[in-house]
Formats: sequence, C-alpha cells, structure tokens
Amino acid sequence: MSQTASIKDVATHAQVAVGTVSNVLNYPDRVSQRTKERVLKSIAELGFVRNDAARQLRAGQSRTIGLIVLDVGNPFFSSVARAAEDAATALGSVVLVGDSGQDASREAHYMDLFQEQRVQGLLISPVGNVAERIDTLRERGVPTVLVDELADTDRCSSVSVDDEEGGYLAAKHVLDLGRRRLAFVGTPSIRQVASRLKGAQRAVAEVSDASVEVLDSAGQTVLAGRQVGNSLVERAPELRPEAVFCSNDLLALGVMQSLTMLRTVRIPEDIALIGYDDIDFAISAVVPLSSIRQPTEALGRTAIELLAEEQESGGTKHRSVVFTPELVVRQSTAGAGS
Amino acid sequence: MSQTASIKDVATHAQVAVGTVSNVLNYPDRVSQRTKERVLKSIAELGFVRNDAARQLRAGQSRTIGLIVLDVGNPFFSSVARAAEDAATALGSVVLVGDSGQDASREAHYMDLFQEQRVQGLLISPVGNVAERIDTLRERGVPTVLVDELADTDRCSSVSVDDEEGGYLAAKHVLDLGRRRLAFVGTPSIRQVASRLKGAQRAVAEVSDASVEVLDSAGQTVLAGRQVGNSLVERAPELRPEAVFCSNDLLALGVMQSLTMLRTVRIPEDIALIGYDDIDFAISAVVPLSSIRQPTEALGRTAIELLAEEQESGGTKHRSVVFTPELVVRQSTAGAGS
DNA sequence: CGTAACAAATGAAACGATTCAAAGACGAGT
DNA sequence: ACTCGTCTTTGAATCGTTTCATTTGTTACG
Repeated sequence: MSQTASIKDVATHAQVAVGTVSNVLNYPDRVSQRTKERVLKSIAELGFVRNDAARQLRAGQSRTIGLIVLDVGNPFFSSVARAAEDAATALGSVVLVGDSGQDASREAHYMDLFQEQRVQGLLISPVGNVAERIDTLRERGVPTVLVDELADTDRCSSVSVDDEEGGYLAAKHVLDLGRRRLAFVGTPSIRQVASRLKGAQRAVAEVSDASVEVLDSAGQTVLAGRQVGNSLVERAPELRPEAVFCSNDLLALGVMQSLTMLRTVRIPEDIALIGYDDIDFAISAVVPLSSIRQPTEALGRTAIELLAEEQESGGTKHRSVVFTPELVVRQSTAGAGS
Repeated sequence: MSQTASIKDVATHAQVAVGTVSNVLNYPDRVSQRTKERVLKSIAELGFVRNDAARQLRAGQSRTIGLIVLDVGNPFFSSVARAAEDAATALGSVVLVGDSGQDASREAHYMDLFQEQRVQGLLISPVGNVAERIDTLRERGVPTVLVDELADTDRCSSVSVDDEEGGYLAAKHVLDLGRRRLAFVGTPSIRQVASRLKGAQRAVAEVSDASVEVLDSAGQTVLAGRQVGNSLVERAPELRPEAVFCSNDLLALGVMQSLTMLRTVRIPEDIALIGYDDIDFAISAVVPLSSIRQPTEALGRTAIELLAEEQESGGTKHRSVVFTPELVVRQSTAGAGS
C-alpha cells in the first residue's frame, strides 16, 4: 500500500533539493524551465499531494475562515453561507461552517475548534454573549465579523440589515392598503424579531386609528405559524386582524396554510399577509407571499470583504455595514381594500 | 498584541518539560497531581490553545471527515449531513461539507482539497466518474463511503436507499387506489430518478390496464414542477393522468401549486399526487403531500459507521448497506376513487 | 582573462505538537 | 547499604513544508 509521497520523496526522485520542489509549487518563476518540468513529472509520477497541515504549521495560519450560523436549515443562513463561500474561494480561502443551532455551548464548541484550527478569521451570528471571547480572539490576531447583528464599532466589524426599517416597511405597506388592525407574529425575545416589531409599531403610531397586536409564536417554523393561523381562524371574524405581518417567511407560510385550508378566510381580501426574508419558496407559495427581502448574497460577500479589511489593518480598524431591506409585493397583499 | 502561546511557552512558565505539558493534555494519568495543577494553571494564564496543524502533522492524519453532497440546499442532503456531523462528533471527528452542485469540476476541487487536508475518510454522493479517484485514495489509506449510491463491494462501502423499491411503492399505492393512467415527473438522466421510474414501471406492469407516462422535467426544483403542472392543466380533462408521481417533493409541491392555483383540478379527487423524500415541508403543504420517506438520519449515521469499519480493517473490507424506503400516506392521495 | 551581475539551486533552520527511550526519584525488601 | 520496581519527568527526534542566506553556474563586459 503506497503511502503518500512527501516533498522530500519528490526531490529525491527528481534529483533536486527540497527547496527547489517547494519553489516549483510556490514560486514557479524562480525555477528554470527544465528543472520545473522534471519536478512536475516526478510529482505526477509519485502522485504527490501537498500536506496542508505542514504548510499551515510553517505559515502560522490556515487558509480557513470559520462561519458560525444559527441554523443551516434556514434558507436565509444557507444563502449567506453560500455567498461567503464563493467570495472566500475567490480569495483562495475555504469556509468551514458550524451550526450553533441557537445553542450557546455548541457555539462555544465551534469557537474552540476554529481557534485550534488557527482560522484566518471568524464570521458569526452570535447567540450567547461572545463579546469577551471576541476581544480575546482579536488580541490574538483573529479578526471577527458579526453577521446579521450590529457591532460596537470599536470592537469588531459587522454586516447587518436594518431590521427596524424592514418592520416599518412591512407595516407601512399594509397600512397603505387601508388595513388598520394589524397583528405581528414572531418571537420578540430574538433581537432581530424585536427590532422588526419595533419598526412595525413605529409605522402604526404614525396612523391615528391603527393598532398592532403581538402574537408570540412558539418558534420560527412553519409549524409554529400554523398554530397561530389556527388560533386566528377560531376567532370571530370581526375580531380577526385585517393584516398579519410575520417575522419570517416560514411562519407566514404556516399561517397561510391554516387560513387557506379552512377556506373561511381569503388572502388577501379578508386578511393581508406579509412575511420576512423573501426565501425562494415565498414566490411559489399557494398565494404568492409578499415579503421583505434581505440581501443575503451581499451579506455573505461583504462579510468576507470586511474580514479582509480587518486582516489588512491588523485588526485595528472596524467597520459596520448596514443594508437596507426591500419590500417585495406579491399577491398576498394585493390591492384590494385600498 | 499577545500572540498565541505554544506548548513550549507553557512548559517554561510552569517550569516543566514540553513532554510533560503534552502528557497533561493527552495522558493526564501519567502526570502527578501537583504537576498537573501547575501546568493547567499556566495553560489558563497564558490562554494556550493547541495548534491543530502541528498535531496533525505529527499524527499524520487529521480528525476530519470530508463530505461531498450534490446540493446542501436540498433538505434531503442537509439532513444527511446533519446526521453525519452528529455521529462524527460522537467519535471526536469533524465533518467538512463540500457542495459539488452536481458539477464534476467542483467535485474534483473538493476532493483535492480534502486530500491536502489528509482527511480520515471521504463520504461522497458522486456526480462524475470517481471510481478511479477512489481507488487512488484507498491505496493511500483514505477510505471512501458512497452516499445514496450503491457501490461495487470490492471497491468501497456504501449506504443507499432502494430507489426502485421506493418507486414501486409509490406507484403501487396509487394503483391500489384504483388509478390507472399514471404520470411520472422527473429527470431520468439522474441515476436515482431512473431507478424510481423503473420501480414505478414494474408496478404498472403488474396491473393489466395500467399505464405510465414519463414527463421529463427541467430540473428537480419547485419551479420545474410548476411548469409541468401548468402543462397538465392545459390538457383536456380526459387526457390528464389520474395520478402523478414526482421524483422528489420539490417537484411535487410545484405541481401541486399549479393544480390548486387554477382551481380546475382537485387533489386528490381528480389527480392523486405523490412525491419522494418526505421533506419537512411535505406534511405542511396546502394539501398534505404523500411521499416516500428516506431514512436520512440513518443514512448519515451509517455512513460514518461504515467509514469507521473501513478504517479499522485498513480499507480491506467493504460493506454496502441498503435501506428500504417507506410509504407515507397523506391527504394528497387520500381514499377517494378506490 | 578577470570579474561583476544576475539567475538558479541548495540545504539547514524553523514552525508546534507528540512520542519514546532514558534518566531520576522514591520506597520496599533484603 | 544495595538492589529492584514503580511512578514521574525529561528532552531530543520527528512529522512535511517554507524560508532564506549561501553557493554554484552562466553571461556580459572591460
């Protein structure tokens, strides 16, 4: 069983020094044509493959970037992750994805792991209180970029979306349709959700006779949305809200399923429905779902860019980029009623 | 800016030899209580974190397992990946996930990368012809397990699901409901899809007056399903199939949306609909979708187990595990018509 | 012919952990 | 006092690469 050949084996086989083989791999211009060909031939014959561990050890740093997300199953995060991977690949780096599942201990586990791997930097959607941990990392030369969370700018960089503005846009839109009694569905204990609610309340406050009721859902899933939807259907028609704003699309789709299945409530005629995130599935729902689009692609790409800036500045300069969300109107909030 | 401390710094600080520090970390029993405490104190004070590259270099192998999937966005694969990660974590390993996106060159890229990382083993849902590549890896002591693909047992191990049986189950189910004119939706150029079709055709052949029409879809997505659905709606009612079997749930949901949106076709009364994979969304679709459940959790877990077996046997013994899929009946194929 | 200038190739040192043969410490038994 | 065995600790060697100060080779020019 032939084990993997080392650079030394290649050197012997090609009758050159190890440094020369290394140069062929890293600085081809420094090596003469003839020698290069001979070395490359030996590499092919022996099936030599670089040992990345040795390279990292010498370099003192890996070509790896750690990314910790709240839930890879959530299309929002998988989309951000994909964009970050692409941007990193262009820079010759690799992204390792860790899923904290909103659990602080899992989050800590991945931070330990990434630190042992000597990652170039860390992208993280924090769940626990990671401020101290990030300070430590920065002192050790590992820059961090917060993702989907606004950072204290003298601590680290961040990319996020203006959640309050998003909430405002959604509520304003249904208010503009003439709806007055709104309901907000979500779990405000999550920071992003709380901000969206705050924005919605601001929009409501601008209209004299409008109101918004908060329906705390048990999670952020389709199933949780269905439960809320069922509770709405059970209400007397006059007690139902005229518009429902859900803190994410999964919830909204759940609500939609409850409402449409029972056929007693029409969307958007009786209840206008709007979600958040604009996941791929929103456009192809039974009643195409209006939503607030977040620029996931830009989030992932910018996160990598900010990380590169941090590296260049030696972790001294920090910058926070806040994107503006965008209203996407579809059938679930179509004209009727204005 | 304090850089990361090495094991040597810890040794100096605790006034012991480097070997002793290493023993504290790896063989705590060999070290006396007093020394251990002193070393641990120094580790804490200096904030020492193991350098994994150095460890790997010495060990000659990483604690990493590579996993290459066709599409992480697909719930089937993300579920398998999650299960594999959990199983690997229990064994003290880490799973690196690469997304080939059904592209042979991306697949090759990840194989190169994982080889440089000296992964313990490789789990792969192959897209290109990787047989030779796998042979090379095996020779070099990197065992491979095929995922969702049956392997040649004297080459490597594999975990898969009996796709033909799944196709048979689905078709048999709708035939048992009394439906005779079936349609199969999918892209038979994909191996798994072709097998499912073959199974369906077998079931149809067992019933004298039954037939199955193949509708080649442009992809395996919700959108592709909608297109097929629209084409069905455009047909004269008497030319429509009585049952539609889609090669995955995304397609089925797309078809469902087309059919229900136009309200001219009722599910399941006019057309019974069944998908494949039983993704989380199937149960909460407008009309809850019947499907063929694949044991994703078991696939991921078993893949890791087989990899462990390969490692123990030094890559000599291979084993293929084939799971049996399971019919899940929901409203989209409910009783009517039998 | 001597030498300056440049290009190419060399090979030892370093990265940070683990391993392991050897040395040291200590008590028990004779 | 001496030997033996057990438990602890030591520190040099090792993994495979990159780096860089040197050496070697080649060409050009006075």
